[in-house]
Amino acid sequence: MPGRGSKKIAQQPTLADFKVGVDNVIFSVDTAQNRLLVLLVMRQEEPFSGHWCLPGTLVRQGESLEDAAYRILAEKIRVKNLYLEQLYTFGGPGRDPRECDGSYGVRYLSVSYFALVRFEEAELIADGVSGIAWYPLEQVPQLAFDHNKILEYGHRRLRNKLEYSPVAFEVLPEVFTLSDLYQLYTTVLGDNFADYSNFRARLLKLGFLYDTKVKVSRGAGRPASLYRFDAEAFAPFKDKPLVFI
Amino acid sequence: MPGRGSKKIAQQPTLADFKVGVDNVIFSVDTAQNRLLVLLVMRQEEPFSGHWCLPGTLVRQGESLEDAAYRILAEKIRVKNLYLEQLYTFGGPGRDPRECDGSYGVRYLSVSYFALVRFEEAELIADGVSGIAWYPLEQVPQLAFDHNKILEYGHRRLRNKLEYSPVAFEVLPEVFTLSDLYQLYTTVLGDNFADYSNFRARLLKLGFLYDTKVKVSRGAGRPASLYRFDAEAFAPFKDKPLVFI
DNA sequence: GCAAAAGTGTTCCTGGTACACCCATGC
DNA sequence: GCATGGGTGTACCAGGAACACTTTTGC
Repeated sequence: MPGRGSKKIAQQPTLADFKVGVDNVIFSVDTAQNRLLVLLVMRQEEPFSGHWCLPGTLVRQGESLEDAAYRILAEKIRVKNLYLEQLYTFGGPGRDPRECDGSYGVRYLSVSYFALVRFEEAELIADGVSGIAWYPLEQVPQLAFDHNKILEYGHRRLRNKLEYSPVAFEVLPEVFTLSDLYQLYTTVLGDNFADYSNFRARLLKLGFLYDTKVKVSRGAGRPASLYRFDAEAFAPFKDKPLVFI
Repeated sequence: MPGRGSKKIAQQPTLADFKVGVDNVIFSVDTAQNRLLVLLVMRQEEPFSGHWCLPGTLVRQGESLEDAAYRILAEKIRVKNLYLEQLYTFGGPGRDPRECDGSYGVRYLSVSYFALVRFEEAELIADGVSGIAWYPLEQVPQLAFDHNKILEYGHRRLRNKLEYSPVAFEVLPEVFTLSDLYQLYTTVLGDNFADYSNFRARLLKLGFLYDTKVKVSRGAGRPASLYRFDAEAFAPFKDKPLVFI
């Protein structure tokens, strides 16, 4: 950080001034239909007015990045449970058209966050004006800014996290069948992994899935047991390499 | 981004103005002494003048984040080979003392990058004024700003990456013995994993380590073969789950 | 010769894979 | 009854863990 407040003003390269935005990639899963969903909102202002985009906001004075991420989330949906982590920071010049017009030289930088919510518990807040909707991942349209890129990055993160951490239980309902769990993995990762019975056996042996003994019947077939993720029983596995495949 | 350029000026929350810094966590390994090293520089300006810190810079107009990361790196060391990836963005208010004094309301945000270089090939650029040095990780002092936190984050990333990706070959010399490789893993991860002979057998079976047949003798004991990482032979494993433990 | 470090091989056993098969429901 | 989906068990095999052993150097 050369020469801030110093006297040699000769050929100082000019620093860029930034506005910092936070954009959230919010995933959920519709267990009933086995669809991976992402939350999109319709932009009301220029640029890209009328285009869908990831829910985002600019960071306010005194607000931390994470606070900003929680704020947009709270503005858009009401949730009981929430998983949130920082994703990536996109900041090349020219990623936002506002950089050219109006305020000279201001750069727009986006710190993206990755969130998982439970579909059943997430209640979308429609303010009457702005559109907001869950989009199945394969049906996501062209988004504003570089949001398709951000979304893709988030999707990759989700796939990676599924394999080695218990994020699945953040998107599944409180109680779920082992089929639900297996379906979730196949819808997100494809079905190039262990078959259902092996998947089942492995997960149960680990011992952090609690069988509530409650049965649910969905159409034909034998009723399935509802299971609950037992965070306490999982604790020993925390930070240890663990493969869910 | 509510009401930019609109007419209702009433109670708009004020957006924060940011300067964006890039800080690099640059790791290397001294194979001879089996030490994990991190590059530190001595700050010459306030705040924290006279303190060690991670090499960093503020982003200039027209410069991408990654460009800035490469720029500081190039200012500090000359390298032939380089691995670089974004680490994390630290941006809470109050992380930089400059936020209070002088320019009102400006926030300082740090996008950190993670870099690996080869110790033998890395030539430190001493400009006569500023201190610059490789620090063994256990001897790192109190750093300026929140750089200890950033460093710790980078260290965690390094440990994770070692387990499932071939980053080891970015810090090892072009040719290395299998002991060197094993030592690297133990110095970074501890020795809670497979013993040398199993490690060795597993790695060799994968087939992307090319035996140059050249032998080196280091003191007593049988001379070791020098191996070379064969990126082509590794390609099929790219993006596949692969454990190096 | 002996110690030290590199390199090879062997045995044991866990844990993944691929199935076959039984169970409980709707119709 | 039969189709459907849930749940259990078994037989096989790859690959990891532990460890003994051989080879080649320095001294």
